[in-house]
Amino acid sequence: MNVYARIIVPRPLEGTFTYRVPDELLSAAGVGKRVVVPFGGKRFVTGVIESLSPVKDSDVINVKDIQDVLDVSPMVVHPQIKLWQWLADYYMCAVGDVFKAAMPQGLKPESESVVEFSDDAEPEIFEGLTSREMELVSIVREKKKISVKELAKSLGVASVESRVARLVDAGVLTMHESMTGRYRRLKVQKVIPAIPENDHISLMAAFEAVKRSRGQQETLTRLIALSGFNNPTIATKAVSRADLLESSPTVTWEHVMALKRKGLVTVETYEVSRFSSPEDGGGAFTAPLPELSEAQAKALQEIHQSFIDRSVTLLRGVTSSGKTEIYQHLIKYVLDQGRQALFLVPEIALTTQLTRRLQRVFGSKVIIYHSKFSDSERVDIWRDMATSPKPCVVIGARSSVFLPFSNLGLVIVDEEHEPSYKQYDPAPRYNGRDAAIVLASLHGAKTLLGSATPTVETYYKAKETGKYGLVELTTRYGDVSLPDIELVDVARERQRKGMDGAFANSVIAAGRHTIEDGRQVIFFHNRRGFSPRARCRMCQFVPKCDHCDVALTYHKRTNTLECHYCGAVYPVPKVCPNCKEPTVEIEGYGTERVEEGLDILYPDSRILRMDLDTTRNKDSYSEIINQFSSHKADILVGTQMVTKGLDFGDVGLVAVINADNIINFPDFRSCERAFNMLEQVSGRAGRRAGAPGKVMIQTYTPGHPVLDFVSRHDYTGFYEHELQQRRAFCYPPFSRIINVFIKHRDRATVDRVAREYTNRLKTLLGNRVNGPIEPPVARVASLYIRQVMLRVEAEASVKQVKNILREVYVEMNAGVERTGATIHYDVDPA
DNA sequence: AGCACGCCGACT
DNA sequence: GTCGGCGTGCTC
Repeated sequence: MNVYARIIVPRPLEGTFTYRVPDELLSAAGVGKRVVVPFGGKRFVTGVIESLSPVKDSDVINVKDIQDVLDVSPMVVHPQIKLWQWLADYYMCAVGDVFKAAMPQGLKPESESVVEFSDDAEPEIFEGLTSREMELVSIVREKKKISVKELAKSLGVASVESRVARLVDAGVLTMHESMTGRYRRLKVQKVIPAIPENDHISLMAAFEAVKRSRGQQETLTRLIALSGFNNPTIATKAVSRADLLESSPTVTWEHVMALKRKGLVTVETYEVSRFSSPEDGGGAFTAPLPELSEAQAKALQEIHQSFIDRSVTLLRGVTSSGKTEIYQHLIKYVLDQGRQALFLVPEIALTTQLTRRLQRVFGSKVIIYHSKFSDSERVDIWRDMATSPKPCVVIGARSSVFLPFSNLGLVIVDEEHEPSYKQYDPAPRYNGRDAAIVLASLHGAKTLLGSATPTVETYYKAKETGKYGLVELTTRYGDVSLPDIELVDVARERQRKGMDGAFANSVIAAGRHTIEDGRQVIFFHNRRGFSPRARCRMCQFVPKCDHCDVALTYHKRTNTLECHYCGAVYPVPKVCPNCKEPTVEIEGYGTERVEEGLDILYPDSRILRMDLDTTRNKDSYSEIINQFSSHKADILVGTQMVTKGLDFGDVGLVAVINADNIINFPDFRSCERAFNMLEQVSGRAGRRAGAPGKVMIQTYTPGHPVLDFVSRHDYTGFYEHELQQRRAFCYPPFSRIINVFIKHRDRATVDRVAREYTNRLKTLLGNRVNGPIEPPVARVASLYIRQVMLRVEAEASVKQVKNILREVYVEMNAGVERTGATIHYDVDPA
């Protein structure tokens, strides 16, 4: 009797694919295990068994066999597949898209075609080859073995398949499929003395054996000291290669190998997981939990209370109210029950301060996971969690919702309002916060959303509908008072000559006073979407990508212009392509220019800059923060990054250089984002108890309601106001938004298709449909894009709307007139 | 998304 | 006349 398996494959295709489980793999197969299956043509891919069944669907005819089962125990554990399916359905993409995003590449090997030089090629064959064929053959000969993809790349052509096929036919080359296994497990070499312990004579003999080499002597001495060999009270332990080599410049690996040859030491190789070294005590708590203030303890109590009948609770805690301590108590509570916790943070905030605070308390139970980690590191973490489940707390960016949690008890989503929780470009276009809530509910776990400025949607659910519990923490820790906020009318200042470049004289003076007082200043400059670019000084021409409708971004490191949408790389043109003048210049970052201005205004002050350019390295971000918080600089100039919840030194003044480019953004969330950003950046000021800080906001529109609420630190006032707006224009939470993007390589076609598609939708969905419009970036990777926006009122069935969308899509692509246009959806755009 | 199959322009 | 461009359709 045959057994069939439904397999999720890493491709953006609807549904699963059915394969037969061959008899010899019957005992190995199981739901959640990875398999290698042949897929399309000659390729092999890694899939995951979704289900097993003795019968196959009748509509599947050409069933292939599973090639291999890769896991002894499942790598995808319940309820992960359920989460994938939920995400695929809700965000309108394929499960394969979710699978691709969820699992690190190293766990999803695929085959690639590899060509080799054939040893038994007859010499006379070469005479018949063209020069282009000879070129190809010589590359293969030189490399011995090369993938077809690589080959095409090194020849600089689009495809080599047919040429390779001819050469294989001629017997010059051979070709086969080879699995890519790029994942390498981290190996650590350790050295231990191989001398009998407590045996003086043997020890003397050992040193006698190395007396002619000072290096070997030194190496042996260091090893004995580091391993505790000469300490009778502790067991001798192996010393890692790194530690030994670091102990003295005289110690080299050659000396160690010489000692090994003499039989004085043994060298062992260990495979280690990258996230917990064996020495860190196996998860012993290293510090007690922080004591809670009265207000914090009360909030914690209320959260526990709220969790009794609500699975999601919002903790609105004003800046500096001490949310982290509460989080720590909740995590401890869950770990003590032997369950796991997930601590979700926005990508940008994944930094030292928070991580260190958790590590101090939870030691090696803390696991860090985000996209800046190498794939091998992610593979290690995944493997470990899937194969040896244990209580732990994962701190991670949105993709950590995909980790194989076995027994999740709590999810914390910090800074719940952050737009970076939403993934925009490759599918799945999911919101990490909402995925986390679903993940928690699949585990029967609780979710705590934390923010000083919750999104209108979240606060509405907590306050109005009672769907979420609500706990508010309004006392600032240690009674730090809120900063005073002053709006500076830039238009008026300009009129009466009160501006010096980008800065108002009053701001400059306030900065000077603050520094003279021995306190620090932050200049916040939002440069929303503006990257450094090239521009012609003569004709103002800005180089654009050949394939996308965007200006190219300048990269200092490589001195190239790159397209952030398709990845194309161009040299910086010597002469302007438009006017042929040699006057192409690089326009710096906004913050760079601001910094230059500040250099002149504050010549005696130490200035630090924090933006994308200065935080490119892994550690530079925390370095800048450390320098600033230890008062090694007086002024910090930065973008959004400076707004994140970090405790910066002693900031007496925060100056917002231009609030208008935050507020004036053509999108229904712009006011909310502006309020959140300004409120957060204000929170950086006045951290010293008893010395209130000051915030100065430069703006052309001082009468704007958002600024009024910001200056009064009035979140609830802002919320009420914004809710009215949302209600009036039927925006979330009174509706849900689905953006539809239509792409085609031909401009006229995309316009036609988008119009027809929109008309069709309008007959079915009426005035819920808006568009089509040209999105801000109207062409990417040689594809023209049009956008249709849907607003589905809260009472209507989103499910039904999605079904209609899918049907219209099928209609559109199945009709006599195949358009060839592709469509993707963005559900709940950020 | 890949990738293989199949029909049209430019070099021999 | 072939080589190699890329448009089109399929993947259990």
